Amino acid sequence: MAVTIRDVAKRAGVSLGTVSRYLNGYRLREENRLKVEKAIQELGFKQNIIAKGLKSNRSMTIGVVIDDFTNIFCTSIVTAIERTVEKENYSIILCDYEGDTEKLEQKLNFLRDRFVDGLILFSNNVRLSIMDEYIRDGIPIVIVNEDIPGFNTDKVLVDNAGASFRAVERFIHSNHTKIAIINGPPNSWVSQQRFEGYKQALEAYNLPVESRWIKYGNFTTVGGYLAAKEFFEGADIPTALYVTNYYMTLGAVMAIHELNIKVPQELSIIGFDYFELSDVIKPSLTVIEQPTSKMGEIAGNLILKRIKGDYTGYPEVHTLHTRMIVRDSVRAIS
Amino acid sequence: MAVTIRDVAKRAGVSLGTVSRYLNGYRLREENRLKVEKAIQELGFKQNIIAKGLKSNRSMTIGVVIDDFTNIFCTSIVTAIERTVEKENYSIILCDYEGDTEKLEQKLNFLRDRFVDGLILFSNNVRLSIMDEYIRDGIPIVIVNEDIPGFNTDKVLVDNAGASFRAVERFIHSNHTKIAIINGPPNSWVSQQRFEGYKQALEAYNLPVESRWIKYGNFTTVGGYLAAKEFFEGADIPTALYVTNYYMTLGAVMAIHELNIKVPQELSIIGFDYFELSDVIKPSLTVIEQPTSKMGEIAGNLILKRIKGDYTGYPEVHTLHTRMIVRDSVRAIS
DNA sequence: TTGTATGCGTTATCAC
DNA sequence: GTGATAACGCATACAA
Repeated sequence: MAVTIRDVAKRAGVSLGTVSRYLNGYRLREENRLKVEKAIQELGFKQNIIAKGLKSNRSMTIGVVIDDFTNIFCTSIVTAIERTVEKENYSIILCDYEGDTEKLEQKLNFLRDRFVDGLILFSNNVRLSIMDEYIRDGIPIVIVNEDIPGFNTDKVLVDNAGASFRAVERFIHSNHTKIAIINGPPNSWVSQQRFEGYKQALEAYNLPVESRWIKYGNFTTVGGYLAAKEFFEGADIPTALYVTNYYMTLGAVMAIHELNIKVPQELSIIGFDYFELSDVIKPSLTVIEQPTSKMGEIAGNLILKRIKGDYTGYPEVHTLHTRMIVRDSVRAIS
Repeated sequence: MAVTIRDVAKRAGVSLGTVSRYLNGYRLREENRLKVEKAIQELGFKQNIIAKGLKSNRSMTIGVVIDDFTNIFCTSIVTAIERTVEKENYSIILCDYEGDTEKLEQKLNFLRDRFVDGLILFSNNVRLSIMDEYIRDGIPIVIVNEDIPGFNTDKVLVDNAGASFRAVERFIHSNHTKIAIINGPPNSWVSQQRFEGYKQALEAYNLPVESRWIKYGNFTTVGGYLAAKEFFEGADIPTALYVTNYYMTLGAVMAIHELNIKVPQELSIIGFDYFELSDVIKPSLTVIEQPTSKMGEIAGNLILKRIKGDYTGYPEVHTLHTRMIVRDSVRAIS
């Protein structure tokens, strides 16, 4: 039914092997090259990537596992990964595990059954034994965003602690002392690092780290909303608020609007990754921007490099820097 | 390297064919079945899905093309699709085309080169000639959400006009006459249908359809924000606002909060798909909820059915109903 | 029921 | 350089 390399050979009057060699970039006698090209044109031949995979043990697919399809931070990176790997004709099989460790491991097995040539993993919440099976089969792994500290492989991370430090420092330079943080879940490496930066900044300026200024929003919009509400319901109110991811920032802003708190007059705020509304809402928020495109590009190129068998510099750990986009939500107090 | 069916056969002391048949659910003599199962266990054998695909002409993958990885409405459906098809051991290759028709067609070709067994398409913006190639190759197509009216295939749609009608009717029953709509791009079938319902409702109650109450937000948060701003900047202000998707609703709410407009005292509002904040923001919004899980499930089962060669009822067009979740954002005026 | 042999579309290893 | 041929891992028609 589909036209094969054999059909092309017949049409071109050469052998099957010659066509195969042509397709794989070997040199042919000029005359044959033209005949083969002509035949391919006329027959509309396309290589069968599956058959190719059978021989070469390559599926030309890369498994990408993220927490949740609906997480815009992850999917932004995935967009860049896809753009990068498709250039070399790889496609990605994207899976989410909805925060369920059980499901995550099931997906990792699933991907292995499909002979993915590489794995890009957004998670720190996985048993190393499964990863070892990948290693054993020689399938390269790149970890993105969330680190698994004990696990030795290529990683594309963000300088979370540094980002937090600079955010909090900015508040301190503006004379704030009641600096609250809405952080992600404590078992997340990212959360831990972001908290670490918060703590280090306070300590660097001899300010106390007080539990009343620390709340957890589970990296969700609802969580951020509720945490912000709690902060402003009591008598003891922070003057500065640092929110450590996009969804919680969204939720916190909703809460603040609803409570009719003036930003930055009554509250200074620094958020994270304010994708869609960046330049639109008033007052425009000062946010920490993560280089999602770059992360995806690096992760994509890294996995391609390893798939090709190039293990120079292994393990590469890229720690990318964030950028603070200064807008109008931070005010100096007296 | 990997353990093959041949290894299993040798270990079990049966022929390769016997093992193959076992794997494909044929009956074996009890004694042989046990031997084969034992061998599979001991060797940790796993079928090579790629080799299998070469024979059966099945890739066990389904191509899913959405507009944008970061669109939560689409990804919610995709989550359900994936959950459905993975039960039958299919995986999905998810592509986005970022609103670029050129890129969309490129992706469709890409997926065809990978021998996807089926295609699930979220778009109305594609040349039929490409689809015809799928048809010709016998690859089933299911269209989700956006309809391509001239194109005859299985579809999973939403009763957009009906949803709009009931939303606007609700406003009318509450004595509103200045009913504004923030709609998506006019070239989208979904937009057209949602506008149609808006129009029909007004006409049904002998109210005029006025262009001053119609704005376009391009289905984006920023678009919704800007459109809402425009509505409330002039002297001529609507008393009711209907926003036709999630992102625009988010943006509109931001604008409304920022302008300090009281809901529902000064403005009644009905939005769409208020995923994350549904029960959280105050006043809680009355929204139209689309059955994303169900859409994904139906689309997944439909494509599986067609892949199996079951073309009963073709073409099936499922038009699902939305649900209005009534909360506190609509108020009757005198 | 089972074993044998052939083929799926491609790559790779031979001689030539 | 090129052509013939044997794999890759599996499914299946056929004979037994």
